[in-house]
Amino acid sequence: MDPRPSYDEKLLGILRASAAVFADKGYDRASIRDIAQATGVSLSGLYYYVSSKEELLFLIQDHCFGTLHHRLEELLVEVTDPGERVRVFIRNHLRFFLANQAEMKVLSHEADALSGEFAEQILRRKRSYARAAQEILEGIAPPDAVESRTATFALFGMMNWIYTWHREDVDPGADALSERITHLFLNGYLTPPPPERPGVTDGSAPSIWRS
Amino acid sequence: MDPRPSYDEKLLGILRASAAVFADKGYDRASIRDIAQATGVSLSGLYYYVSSKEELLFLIQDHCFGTLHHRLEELLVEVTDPGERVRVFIRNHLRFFLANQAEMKVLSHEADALSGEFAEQILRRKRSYARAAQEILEGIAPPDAVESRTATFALFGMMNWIYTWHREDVDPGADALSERITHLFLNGYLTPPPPERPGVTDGSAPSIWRS
DNA sequence: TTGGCGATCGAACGATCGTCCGAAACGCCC
DNA sequence: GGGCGTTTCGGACGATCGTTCGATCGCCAA
Repeated sequence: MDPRPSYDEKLLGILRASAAVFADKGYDRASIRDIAQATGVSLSGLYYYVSSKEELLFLIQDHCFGTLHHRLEELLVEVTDPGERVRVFIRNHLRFFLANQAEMKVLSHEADALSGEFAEQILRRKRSYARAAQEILEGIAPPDAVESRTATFALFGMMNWIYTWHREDVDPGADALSERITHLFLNGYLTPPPPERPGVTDGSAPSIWRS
Repeated sequence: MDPRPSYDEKLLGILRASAAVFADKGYDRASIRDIAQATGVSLSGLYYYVSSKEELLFLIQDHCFGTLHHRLEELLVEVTDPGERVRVFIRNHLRFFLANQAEMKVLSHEADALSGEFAEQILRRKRSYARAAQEILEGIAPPDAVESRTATFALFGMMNWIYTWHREDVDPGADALSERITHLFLNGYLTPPPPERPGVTDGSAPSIWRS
């Protein structure tokens, strides 16, 4: 391919290959030696590009999250209709999610693996993105709607859970999936609650474990 | 408390304490030494109750999943109305989830950590539970509804994602949360699609990373 | 040709991990 | 009180981990 890849291109290649390994084996079970083999670089050669395994995970998550949020803001600039903004948000998230499954799985699944300043930066990114999502949803919130925080994370759950079950050969692709999830969420969120929220019909106290 | 705990009671205590440690630090980052300390048993003393760390994880997942599914079937025996069966399913799942957060986080988050026969047994349990859920949803599926497989996992996503964001002091409790999620999902799933599914308004091909 | 610098590598180190072994302590029945 | 099965423990072993160090390679400028 590229006969003379630059330093940055090589780093991006390492990030991509590492994300695939992390997604496949999990961050902790994947050894630096696994990653070296997947990238075609020697074990110690990796440390020329990255100063630690944790920084490697951070770079994957930071780069992935930055791109996801950046693309969303680019798209939203020219969309003012509140309902359409929700649709654009869901479609952007799912398209990116399915086109970068390895990175997004690592981002969703290995959130607790970082510590210190690494963890804080990713946490800031996450909060910023979640706040943007919540504000988008509040743009269409009817009176008496479900709490916007609950609704936001319910929507994130629908979308971020996908990596655990989606199979390319039997399940809808990104755009069809966006339609389905937009349909499910939007009609649920926009439908007003019944006149009085019904109490729990089964009043038994929740005893927990099987006796 | 119990002055003379039996073997089984001690094992359950070990499972409970281990689940808390696994949920907090993650399966791989939690060492057997951490678990020994949390259980109050010595390092080698653990191996009198459990033959390996992997079996410990398996016992937690198997016991938790078995109880969850067992309780669901008990409740469903006396419920025939299709809509009410969906409500009972969601309420049972969420009540159990929030009452056993540590175990359910381990079950949701450490699915790939098992191997061999351990992994296969948990996979069978998971498939069985998911099939039950899908059949419950198919009981209320209107014509032209979202594919039941997609709807099932979207619902699971809403529910199983909770451990990543739910905070007891600001978010609704189990029963209120069940109401919200039942409302969101049911109205989404039961609402018929518009006469023709609208095409994607933004026809741009999804280029992936920031240039 | 040579000097120098970016890039790469093999080999090793210390730490931590899961697991195992032999002995000691405990509780119960004859 | 003596003997025996159950339960518990300290200490160690081998494997694997992330990381480091010093040497070497390749390429361009002088």
